[in-house]
Amino acid sequence: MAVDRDQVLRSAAALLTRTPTATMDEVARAAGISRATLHRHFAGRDALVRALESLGVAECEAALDRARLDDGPAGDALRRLVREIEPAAGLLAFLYGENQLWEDGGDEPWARLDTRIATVFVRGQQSGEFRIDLSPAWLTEALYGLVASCAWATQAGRVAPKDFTHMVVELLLGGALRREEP
Amino acid sequence: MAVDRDQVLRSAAALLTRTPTATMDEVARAAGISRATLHRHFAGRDALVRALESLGVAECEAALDRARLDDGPAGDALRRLVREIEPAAGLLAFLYGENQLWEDGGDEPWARLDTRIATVFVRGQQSGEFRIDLSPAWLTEALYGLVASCAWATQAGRVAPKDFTHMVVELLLGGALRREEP
DNA sequence: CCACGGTGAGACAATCGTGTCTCACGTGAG
DNA sequence: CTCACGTGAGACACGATTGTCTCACCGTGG
Repeated sequence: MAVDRDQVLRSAAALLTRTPTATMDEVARAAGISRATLHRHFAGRDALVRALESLGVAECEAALDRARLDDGPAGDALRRLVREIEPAAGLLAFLYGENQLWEDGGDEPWARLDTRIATVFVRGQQSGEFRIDLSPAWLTEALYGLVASCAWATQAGRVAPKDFTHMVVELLLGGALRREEP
Repeated sequence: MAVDRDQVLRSAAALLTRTPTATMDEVARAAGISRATLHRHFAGRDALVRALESLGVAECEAALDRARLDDGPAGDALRRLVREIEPAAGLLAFLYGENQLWEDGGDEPWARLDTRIATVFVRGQQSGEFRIDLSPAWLTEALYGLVASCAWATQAGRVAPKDFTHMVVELLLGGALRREEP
Protein backbone atom coordinates (compact mmCIF):
# COMPACT_ATOMS: atom_id res chain seq x y z
CA MET A 1 0.00 0.00 0.00
CA ALA A 2 2.96 2.26 0.50
CA VAL A 3 2.91 5.06 -2.04
CA ASP A 4 5.64 4.91 -4.66
CA ARG A 5 7.42 8.17 -3.97
CA ASP A 6 9.22 8.12 -7.27
CA GLN A 7 6.04 7.58 -9.24
CA VAL A 8 4.43 10.49 -7.39
CA LEU A 9 7.36 12.71 -8.28
CA ARG A 10 7.16 11.77 -11.93
CA SER A 11 3.47 12.46 -12.27
CA ALA A 12 3.97 15.74 -10.41
CA ALA A 13 6.73 16.65 -12.83
CA ALA A 14 4.52 15.83 -15.80
CA LEU A 15 1.66 17.92 -14.44
CA LEU A 16 3.74 20.88 -13.28
CA THR A 17 5.58 21.00 -16.59
CA ARG A 18 2.25 21.60 -18.28
CA THR A 19 0.71 23.68 -15.48
CA PRO A 20 3.32 25.31 -13.23
CA THR A 21 0.57 26.84 -11.09
CA ALA A 22 -1.14 23.55 -10.29
CA THR A 23 -2.50 23.17 -6.77
CA MET A 24 -1.21 20.63 -4.27
CA ASP A 25 -4.65 19.07 -4.60
CA GLU A 26 -4.28 18.77 -8.35
CA VAL A 27 -0.83 17.29 -7.95
CA ALA A 28 -2.22 14.74 -5.51
CA ARG A 29 -5.10 13.76 -7.76
CA ALA A 30 -2.77 13.53 -10.75
CA ALA A 31 -0.72 11.03 -8.76
CA GLY A 32 -3.84 9.13 -7.78
CA ILE A 33 -3.44 9.80 -4.08
CA SER A 34 -5.13 12.08 -1.57
CA ARG A 35 -3.84 15.46 -0.58
CA ALA A 36 -3.26 14.17 2.95
CA THR A 37 -0.99 11.41 1.71
CA LEU A 38 0.85 13.76 -0.60
CA HIS A 39 1.47 16.02 2.36
CA ARG A 40 2.73 13.07 4.40
CA HIS A 41 5.49 12.50 1.84
CA PHE A 42 6.29 16.12 1.03
CA ALA A 43 5.94 18.61 3.86
CA GLY A 44 4.74 21.36 1.51
CA ARG A 45 4.92 22.78 -1.94
CA ASP A 46 8.49 23.94 -1.41
CA ALA A 47 9.54 20.47 -0.35
CA LEU A 48 7.87 19.02 -3.42
CA VAL A 49 9.63 21.40 -5.76
CA ARG A 50 12.93 20.75 -4.04
CA ALA A 51 12.41 17.02 -4.42
CA LEU A 52 11.62 17.63 -8.07
CA GLU A 53 14.83 19.59 -8.37
CA SER A 54 16.79 16.75 -6.81
CA LEU A 55 15.19 14.36 -9.26
CA GLY A 56 16.07 16.64 -12.15
CA VAL A 57 19.64 16.99 -11.00
CA ALA A 58 19.94 13.24 -10.56
CA GLU A 59 18.53 12.52 -14.01
CA CYS A 60 20.84 15.11 -15.56
CA GLU A 61 23.88 13.71 -13.81
CA ALA A 62 22.93 10.23 -14.94
CA ALA A 63 22.51 11.53 -18.49
CA LEU A 64 25.93 13.20 -18.32
CA ASP A 65 27.45 9.96 -17.11
CA ARG A 66 25.85 7.95 -19.89
CA ALA A 67 26.96 10.49 -22.48
CA ARG A 68 30.66 9.96 -21.64
CA LEU A 69 31.37 13.63 -22.22
CA ASP A 70 35.14 13.16 -22.15
CA ASP A 71 35.25 10.63 -24.96
CA GLY A 72 35.87 11.43 -28.60
CA PRO A 73 35.10 14.69 -30.42
CA ALA A 74 33.25 17.29 -28.36
CA GLY A 75 30.54 17.53 -31.00
CA ASP A 76 29.77 13.83 -30.70
CA ALA A 77 29.76 14.13 -26.92
CA LEU A 78 27.14 16.85 -27.19
CA ARG A 79 25.00 14.75 -29.50
CA ARG A 80 25.10 11.92 -26.97
CA LEU A 81 24.31 14.35 -24.16
CA VAL A 82 21.20 15.72 -25.82
CA ARG A 83 20.04 12.24 -26.73
CA GLU A 84 20.47 11.04 -23.16
CA ILE A 85 18.90 14.12 -21.62
CA GLU A 86 15.80 14.03 -23.81
CA PRO A 87 13.69 11.88 -21.42
CA ALA A 88 14.23 14.48 -18.71
CA ALA A 89 13.58 17.44 -21.01
CA GLY A 90 10.09 18.12 -19.66
CA LEU A 91 11.22 18.12 -16.07
CA LEU A 92 14.20 20.22 -17.03
CA ALA A 93 11.98 22.74 -18.79
CA PHE A 94 9.85 23.09 -15.68
CA LEU A 95 12.86 23.61 -13.44
CA TYR A 96 14.47 25.99 -15.93
CA GLY A 97 11.37 28.16 -15.92
CA GLU A 98 11.03 27.86 -12.16
CA ASN A 99 14.62 28.83 -11.49
CA GLN A 100 14.06 32.27 -12.95
CA LEU A 101 12.31 33.22 -9.75
CA TRP A 102 14.80 31.93 -7.23
CA GLU A 103 17.76 34.27 -7.23
CA ASP A 104 18.51 33.12 -3.70
CA GLY A 105 20.88 30.32 -2.81
CA GLY A 106 20.48 26.65 -3.54
CA ASP A 107 22.33 26.70 -6.84
CA GLU A 108 25.10 24.38 -5.70
CA PRO A 109 23.72 21.24 -7.33
CA TRP A 110 23.24 23.03 -10.64
CA ALA A 111 26.67 24.62 -10.54
CA ARG A 112 28.25 21.19 -10.76
CA LEU A 113 26.15 20.35 -13.82
CA ASP A 114 26.95 23.69 -15.41
CA THR A 115 30.64 23.05 -14.92
CA ARG A 116 30.51 19.58 -16.40
CA ILE A 117 28.63 20.79 -19.47
CA ALA A 118 30.74 23.90 -19.90
CA THR A 119 33.81 21.68 -19.81
CA VAL A 120 32.70 20.02 -23.03
CA PHE A 121 32.50 23.38 -24.77
CA VAL A 122 35.90 24.36 -23.40
CA ARG A 123 37.35 21.11 -24.67
CA GLY A 124 35.80 21.66 -28.08
CA GLN A 125 37.19 25.16 -28.26
CA GLN A 126 40.68 24.06 -27.24
CA SER A 127 40.70 21.34 -29.86
CA GLY A 128 39.67 23.82 -32.50
CA GLU A 129 36.38 22.03 -33.07
CA PHE A 130 34.22 24.84 -31.68
CA ARG A 131 34.41 28.54 -32.39
CA ILE A 132 35.86 30.65 -29.62
CA ASP A 133 33.73 33.78 -29.92
CA LEU A 134 30.82 32.17 -28.06
CA SER A 135 31.60 31.76 -24.37
CA PRO A 136 31.18 28.32 -22.78
CA ALA A 137 28.85 29.87 -20.18
CA TRP A 138 26.56 31.13 -22.92
CA LEU A 139 26.69 27.87 -24.84
CA THR A 140 25.72 26.04 -21.66
CA GLU A 141 22.85 28.44 -21.06
CA ALA A 142 21.79 28.12 -24.68
CA LEU A 143 21.75 24.34 -24.38
CA TYR A 144 19.34 24.60 -21.45
CA GLY A 145 17.25 27.14 -23.32
CA LEU A 146 17.03 25.09 -26.49
CA VAL A 147 16.15 21.93 -24.60
CA ALA A 148 13.41 23.75 -22.71
CA SER A 149 12.13 25.48 -25.84
CA CYS A 150 12.00 22.22 -27.75
CA ALA A 151 10.25 20.49 -24.85
CA TRP A 152 7.59 23.22 -24.82
CA ALA A 153 7.32 23.22 -28.61
CA THR A 154 6.92 19.46 -28.55
CA GLN A 155 4.17 19.63 -25.95
CA ALA A 156 2.43 22.32 -27.98
CA GLY A 157 2.65 20.13 -31.08
CA ARG A 158 4.91 22.51 -32.97
CA VAL A 159 7.73 19.99 -33.10
CA ALA A 160 7.47 16.25 -33.61
CA PRO A 161 8.78 14.35 -30.57
CA LYS A 162 10.96 12.12 -32.72
CA ASP A 163 12.81 15.16 -34.06
CA PHE A 164 13.72 16.45 -30.60
CA THR A 165 17.37 15.46 -30.51
CA HIS A 166 18.00 16.39 -34.13
CA MET A 167 16.45 19.84 -33.80
CA VAL A 168 18.30 20.75 -30.62
CA VAL A 169 21.68 19.32 -31.54
CA GLU A 170 21.79 20.47 -35.12
CA LEU A 171 20.81 24.02 -34.25
CA LEU A 172 23.19 24.18 -31.31
CA LEU A 173 26.12 22.78 -33.26
CA GLY A 174 25.53 23.82 -36.82
CA GLY A 175 23.21 26.79 -36.68
CA ALA A 176 20.63 27.77 -39.25
CA LEU A 177 23.04 28.60 -42.05
CA ARG A 178 23.57 26.04 -44.73
CA ARG A 179 27.03 24.62 -44.43
CA GLU A 180 29.28 24.42 -47.46
CA GLU A 181 30.64 20.97 -48.07
CA PRO A 182 34.35 20.99 -47.22
CA MET B 1 -0.30 64.13 -11.12
CA ALA B 2 -1.83 61.73 -13.58
CA VAL B 3 0.13 58.49 -13.50
CA ASP B 4 2.15 57.72 -16.60
CA ARG B 5 0.57 54.45 -17.68
CA ASP B 6 3.43 53.55 -19.96
CA GLN B 7 6.02 54.09 -17.26
CA VAL B 8 4.01 51.89 -14.91
CA LEU B 9 3.93 49.14 -17.51
CA ARG B 10 7.66 49.33 -18.06
CA SER B 11 8.56 49.10 -14.40
CA ALA B 12 6.08 46.25 -14.01
CA ALA B 13 7.73 44.46 -16.91
CA ALA B 14 11.16 44.95 -15.37
CA LEU B 15 9.99 43.61 -12.02
CA LEU B 16 7.95 40.70 -13.33
CA THR B 17 10.79 39.61 -15.60
CA ARG B 18 12.92 39.13 -12.50
CA THR B 19 10.10 37.94 -10.23
CA PRO B 20 7.16 36.48 -12.14
CA THR B 21 5.30 35.84 -8.89
CA ALA B 22 5.49 39.42 -7.68
CA THR B 23 2.41 40.72 -5.86
CA MET B 24 0.25 43.54 -7.15
CA ASP B 25 1.48 45.45 -4.13
CA GLU B 26 5.10 44.89 -5.15
CA VAL B 27 4.32 45.93 -8.70
CA ALA B 28 2.70 49.10 -7.40
CA ARG B 29 5.59 49.97 -5.13
CA ALA B 30 8.08 49.24 -7.91
CA ALA B 31 6.21 51.80 -10.01
CA GLY B 32 6.22 54.28 -7.15
CA ILE B 33 2.44 54.34 -6.82
CA SER B 34 -0.07 52.89 -4.40
CA ARG B 35 -1.89 49.64 -4.91
CA ALA B 36 -5.17 51.54 -5.12
CA THR B 37 -3.91 53.66 -8.00
CA LEU B 38 -2.45 50.65 -9.77
CA HIS B 39 -5.84 49.00 -9.51
CA ARG B 40 -7.51 52.10 -10.91
CA HIS B 41 -5.48 51.75 -14.11
CA PHE B 42 -5.50 47.97 -14.41
CA ALA B 43 -8.60 46.18 -13.18
CA GLY B 44 -6.62 43.23 -11.90
CA ARG B 45 -3.56 41.12 -12.38
CA ASP B 46 -4.96 39.60 -15.55
CA ALA B 47 -5.55 43.01 -17.03
CA LEU B 48 -2.01 44.01 -16.15
CA VAL B 49 -0.51 40.95 -17.78
CA ARG B 50 -2.68 41.45 -20.84
CA ALA B 51 -1.54 45.05 -21.07
CA LEU B 52 2.03 43.81 -20.76
CA GLU B 53 1.35 41.38 -23.55
CA SER B 54 0.00 44.13 -25.75
CA LEU B 55 3.09 46.18 -25.03
CA GLY B 56 5.31 43.22 -25.88
CA VAL B 57 3.47 42.55 -29.11
CA ALA B 58 3.64 46.20 -30.08
CA GLU B 59 7.37 46.39 -29.37
CA CYS B 60 7.98 43.21 -31.32
CA GLU B 61 5.99 44.40 -34.29
CA ALA B 62 7.87 47.68 -34.22
CA ALA B 63 11.15 45.76 -34.10
CA LEU B 64 10.05 43.62 -37.04
CA ASP B 65 9.18 46.73 -38.99
CA ARG B 66 12.51 48.37 -38.26
CA ALA B 67 14.37 45.18 -39.20
CA ARG B 68 12.97 45.24 -42.76
CA LEU B 69 12.76 41.46 -42.82
CA ASP B 70 12.09 41.29 -46.55
CA ASP B 71 15.24 43.13 -47.57
CA GLY B 72 18.48 41.50 -48.55
CA PRO B 73 19.83 38.14 -47.42
CA ALA B 74 17.73 36.36 -44.81
CA GLY B 75 20.74 36.04 -42.51
CA ASP B 76 21.24 39.80 -42.49
CA ALA B 77 17.52 40.28 -41.86
CA LEU B 78 17.80 38.06 -38.80
CA ARG B 79 20.77 39.98 -37.50
CA ARG B 80 18.80 43.19 -37.80
CA LEU B 81 15.82 41.57 -36.12
CA VAL B 82 17.76 40.44 -33.07
CA ARG B 83 19.46 43.81 -32.79
CA GLU B 84 16.13 45.62 -32.92
CA ILE B 85 14.39 43.24 -30.55
CA GLU B 86 17.09 43.40 -27.90
CA PRO B 87 15.54 46.31 -25.93
CA ALA B 88 12.37 44.27 -25.52
CA ALA B 89 14.20 41.05 -24.64
CA GLY B 90 13.43 41.24 -20.92
CA LEU B 91 9.74 41.78 -21.51
CA LEU B 92 9.75 39.06 -24.12
CA ALA B 93 11.43 36.64 -21.74
CA PHE B 94 8.73 37.24 -19.15
CA LEU B 95 5.95 36.72 -21.65
CA TYR B 96 7.65 33.67 -23.12
CA GLY B 97 7.84 32.07 -19.68
CA GLU B 98 4.30 33.14 -18.84
CA ASN B 99 2.85 31.74 -22.05
CA GLN B 100 3.82 28.23 -21.01
CA LEU B 101 0.85 28.21 -18.67
CA TRP B 102 -1.80 29.55 -20.99
CA GLU B 103 -2.83 26.80 -23.29
CA ASP B 104 -6.15 28.56 -23.73
CA GLY B 105 -6.93 31.04 -26.46
CA GLY B 106 -5.58 34.52 -26.90
CA ASP B 107 -2.73 33.53 -29.18
CA GLU B 108 -3.93 35.53 -32.15
CA PRO B 109 -1.56 38.48 -31.69
CA TRP B 110 1.42 36.16 -31.36
CA ALA B 111 0.43 34.05 -34.34
CA ARG B 112 0.95 37.06 -36.59
CA LEU B 113 4.44 37.60 -35.17
CA ASP B 114 5.25 33.92 -35.51
CA THR B 115 4.22 34.01 -39.13
CA ARG B 116 6.28 37.08 -39.92
CA ILE B 117 9.38 35.60 -38.30
CA ALA B 118 8.88 32.16 -39.80
CA THR B 119 8.61 33.80 -43.21
CA VAL B 120 12.22 34.91 -42.94
CA PHE B 121 13.34 31.36 -42.33
CA VAL B 122 11.24 30.11 -45.22
CA ARG B 123 12.76 32.75 -47.47
CA GLY B 124 16.25 31.77 -46.35
CA GLN B 125 15.56 28.12 -47.02
CA GLN B 126 14.13 28.82 -50.45
CA SER B 127 17.13 30.90 -51.42
CA GLY B 128 19.47 28.13 -50.31
CA GLU B 129 20.92 30.31 -47.58
CA PHE B 130 19.48 28.25 -44.69
CA ARG B 131 19.51 24.51 -44.24
CA ILE B 132 16.20 22.78 -44.81
CA ASP B 133 16.34 20.06 -42.16
CA LEU B 134 15.33 22.49 -39.41
CA SER B 135 11.69 23.52 -39.71
CA PRO B 136 10.81 27.22 -39.75
CA ALA B 137 8.47 26.63 -36.80
CA TRP B 138 11.32 25.25 -34.74
CA LEU B 139 13.71 27.99 -35.81
CA THR B 140 11.13 30.58 -34.76
CA GLU B 141 10.68 28.86 -31.42
CA ALA B 142 14.43 28.62 -30.98
CA LEU B 143 14.78 32.33 -31.66
CA TYR B 144 12.36 33.09 -28.85
CA GLY B 145 14.11 30.61 -26.59
CA LEU B 146 17.58 31.98 -27.26
CA VAL B 147 16.44 35.56 -26.78
CA ALA B 148 14.81 34.65 -23.47
CA SER B 149 17.77 32.57 -22.34
CA CYS B 150 20.19 35.34 -23.16
CA ALA B 151 18.01 37.90 -21.38
CA TRP B 152 17.99 35.73 -18.25
CA ALA B 153 21.71 35.01 -18.54
CA THR B 154 22.37 38.71 -18.91
CA GLN B 155 20.33 39.55 -15.84
CA ALA B 156 22.15 36.84 -13.89
CA GLY B 157 25.48 38.27 -14.98
CA ARG B 158 26.50 35.22 -16.97
CA VAL B 159 26.54 37.13 -20.26
CA ALA B 160 27.73 40.70 -20.83
CA PRO B 161 24.86 42.91 -22.04
CA LYS B 162 26.94 44.26 -24.91
CA ASP B 163 27.37 40.75 -26.29
CA PHE B 164 23.63 40.04 -26.40
CA THR B 165 23.04 40.40 -30.13
CA HIS B 166 26.25 38.66 -31.09
CA MET B 167 25.65 35.66 -28.84
CA VAL B 168 22.09 35.11 -29.97
CA VAL B 169 22.58 35.74 -33.67
CA GLU B 170 25.84 33.88 -34.07
CA LEU B 171 24.57 30.81 -32.27
CA LEU B 172 21.26 30.84 -34.12
CA LEU B 173 22.85 31.30 -37.52
CA GLY B 174 26.24 29.66 -37.27
CA GLY B 175 26.00 27.22 -34.38
CA ALA B 176 28.79 26.21 -32.09
CA LEU B 177 30.93 24.41 -34.65
CA ARG B 178 33.87 26.24 -36.07
CA ARG B 179 33.19 27.05 -39.68
CA GLU B 180 35.74 26.22 -42.33
CA GLU B 181 36.74 29.17 -44.41
CA PRO B 182 35.29 28.75 -47.91
C1' DC C 1 -8.31 -13.75 14.59
C1' DC C 2 -6.32 -9.36 15.77
C1' DA C 3 -3.28 -5.47 15.95
C1' DC C 4 -0.85 -2.26 13.21
C1' DG C 5 0.58 0.77 9.68
C1' DG C 6 -0.71 3.41 5.79
C1' DT C 7 -4.35 5.53 3.36
C1' DG C 8 -8.72 8.39 1.96
C1' DA C 9 -11.99 11.67 3.20
C1' DG C 10 -13.24 15.52 5.29
C1' DA C 11 -13.19 19.39 8.69
C1' DC C 12 -10.71 23.21 10.45
C1' DA C 13 -8.07 27.49 11.20
C1' DA C 14 -4.53 30.37 9.33
C1' DT C 15 -2.50 32.77 5.75
C1' DC C 16 -2.12 35.34 1.59
C1' DG C 17 -3.48 37.84 -2.46
C1' DT C 18 -7.14 40.19 -4.25
C1' DG C 19 -10.97 43.43 -5.18
C1' DT C 20 -13.57 47.14 -3.22
C1' DC C 21 -14.51 50.89 -0.44
C1' DT C 22 -13.87 55.14 2.31
C1' DC C 23 -11.52 59.17 3.75
C1' DA C 24 -8.06 62.75 3.84
C1' DC C 25 -4.69 65.22 1.33
C1' DG C 26 -2.53 68.01 -2.31
C1' DT C 27 -2.53 70.24 -6.65
C1' DG C 28 -4.12 72.62 -10.52
C1' DA C 29 -7.82 74.88 -13.06
C1' DG C 30 -11.40 78.13 -13.09
C1' DC D 1 -10.02 81.51 -3.27
C1' DT D 2 -12.60 77.44 -4.17
C1' DC D 3 -13.70 73.31 -6.11
C1' DA D 4 -12.95 69.16 -8.58
C1' DC D 5 -9.89 65.58 -9.62
C1' DG D 6 -6.50 62.16 -8.88
C1' DT D 7 -3.88 60.09 -5.46
C1' DG D 8 -2.13 57.64 -1.00
C1' DA D 9 -3.25 55.18 2.97
C1' DG D 10 -5.74 52.06 5.16
C1' DA D 11 -9.74 49.00 6.41
C1' DC D 12 -12.63 45.30 5.05
C1' DA D 13 -14.54 41.02 3.22
C1' DC D 14 -14.00 37.38 0.04
C1' DG D 15 -11.85 33.42 -2.16
C1' DA D 16 -8.15 30.28 -2.77
C1' DT D 17 -4.50 27.60 -0.98
C1' DT D 18 -2.21 25.66 2.58
C1' DG D 19 -0.93 23.08 6.77
C1' DT D 20 -2.90 20.32 10.40
C1' DC D 21 -5.90 17.29 12.52
C1' DT D 22 -9.28 13.54 13.26
C1' DC D 23 -11.66 9.45 12.08
C1' DA D 24 -12.87 5.39 9.49
C1' DC D 25 -11.25 1.97 6.39
C1' DC D 26 -8.46 -1.91 4.66
C1' DG D 27 -4.66 -4.84 3.68
C1' DT D 28 -0.84 -7.31 5.68
C1' DG D 29 1.79 -9.72 9.04
C1' DG D 30 1.98 -11.79 13.42
